[in-house]
Amino acid sequence: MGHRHHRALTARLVFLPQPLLVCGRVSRVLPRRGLMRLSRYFLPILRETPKEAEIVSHRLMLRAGMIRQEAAGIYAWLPLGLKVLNKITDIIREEQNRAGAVELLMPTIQPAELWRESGRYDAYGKEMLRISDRHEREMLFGPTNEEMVTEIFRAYVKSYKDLPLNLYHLQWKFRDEIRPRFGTMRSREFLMKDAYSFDLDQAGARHAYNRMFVAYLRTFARMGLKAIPMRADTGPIGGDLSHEFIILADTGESEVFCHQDYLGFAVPPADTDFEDAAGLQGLVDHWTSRYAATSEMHDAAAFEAVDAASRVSARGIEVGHIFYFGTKYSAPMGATVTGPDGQERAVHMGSYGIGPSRLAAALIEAGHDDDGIIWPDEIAPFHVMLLDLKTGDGATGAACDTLYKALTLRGLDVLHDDRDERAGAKFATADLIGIPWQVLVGPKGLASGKVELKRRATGERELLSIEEAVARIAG
RNA sequence: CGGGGCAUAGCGCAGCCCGGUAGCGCAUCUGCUUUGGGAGCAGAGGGUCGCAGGUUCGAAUCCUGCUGCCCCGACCA
Repeated sequence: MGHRHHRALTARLVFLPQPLLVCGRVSRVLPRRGLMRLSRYFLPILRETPKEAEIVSHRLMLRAGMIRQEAAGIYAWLPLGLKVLNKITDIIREEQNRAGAVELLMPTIQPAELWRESGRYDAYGKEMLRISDRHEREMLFGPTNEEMVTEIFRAYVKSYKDLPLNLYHLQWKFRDEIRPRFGTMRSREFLMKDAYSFDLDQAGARHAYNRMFVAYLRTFARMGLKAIPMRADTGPIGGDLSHEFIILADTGESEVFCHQDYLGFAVPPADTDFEDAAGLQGLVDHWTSRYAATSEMHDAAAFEAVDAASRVSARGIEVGHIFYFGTKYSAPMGATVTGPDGQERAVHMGSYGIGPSRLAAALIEAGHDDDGIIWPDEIAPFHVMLLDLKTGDGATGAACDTLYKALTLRGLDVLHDDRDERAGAKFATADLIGIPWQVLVGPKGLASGKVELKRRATGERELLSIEEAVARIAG
């Protein structure tokens, strides 16, 4: 291992950006951005809808140049789509970290051996993509990571003093669905945040479960979504520790029933104490106090007991799923710790999933109109789009440059449409890709020193000076 | 995996029934005119008609097989 390698590595490190701070808008945005001129960007928008796309999110993701299908249920994420995916994972990471989970990264390819230990290698069926390497060793493309994370845990953790522990990662998974559909909503390859908790006993596991429960409430709320926890089937383990987080969307895949009150429940604040077991339990109790069920778990009689005015029956999309499964993997795989009493025992585990690639589609299902996508501010690939309505005019270009500098200095992500296109085409593009703020810079307005600020979600427009527009957007 | 459908230019489609050497709109390129809600005119480029066989003087078109993709259902984050 040479000297040479070492030196090359050092030289390269010099050019790496400073480590990003975890919090704050500016630190997240600044190091990544170059000058975003649409004429130099890669945004292959489609004017017509490809015929294979059935649901609105799939149509819009293709039209907005976010994704490209490479095979059934397998997609390339183009620049705009990737920016959205990254915004989603940024929020997920912040909330996982806040709740005390620790990030690592496990591989996509796993040895079959691990899955034989848990007994799932044969049980999983054809959904698992099985492959073999050049030595004919049986491998698989991971559909989930319980086995592997349990293997990692058992290799190092031996004492109850190291608990509780929650390890998570964001990694691509593959499930060879019989029938992938709905674009990235139900793809074969998909990104998943999966967290795994390890505790000494069931009480500890419940606290771990509650931490994730509250983290999920915050995560989805930050994305502008109303996610409602609904009791899910716990399978052979039983108990009440499994919830699906469902967002309501008219075009949702499944029918859901819940109490109106959920739509108004307060989301736990950022300074929630995740170590306070009793406090968390109170929050979870509150958020499970009303009726809420997917069609599989629906109890018509119980729903009828809710007063008629408060009954909400709607369509929903599952965006997260958490569950406790006890010693299902730790016992067969020998993931044990020694307790305070000197006894060795299998740890109690839970797992907690969110699908960011599915969320990207779900967010569009929940936010769009006839003209295109309507991104929530926290998720939008760019915060602001500058529309130079007369490129080559000089004055409009100069005004756009001024706006660009002022907005980026305030930590905002700006896309400048400097293409040599007519105004109408720029309006259509901006509406299609759903940037929350549009600044229309045209000769008419500039004549009186004004630009027009348009809010994508509401269509509201205001004539403002450049300074006023910047102030309004930066809020 | 069962049932149905599609495959012709980057995208959307026509042509196929009735075989004769490929067309329309949008997009792309050039020029001129236009310029606040996907502009107009003129011109240009771009296709092994999914793949492989077969029938025929001749196949996008008829026949056989294969592959890919989509939709409905069962399954799933």
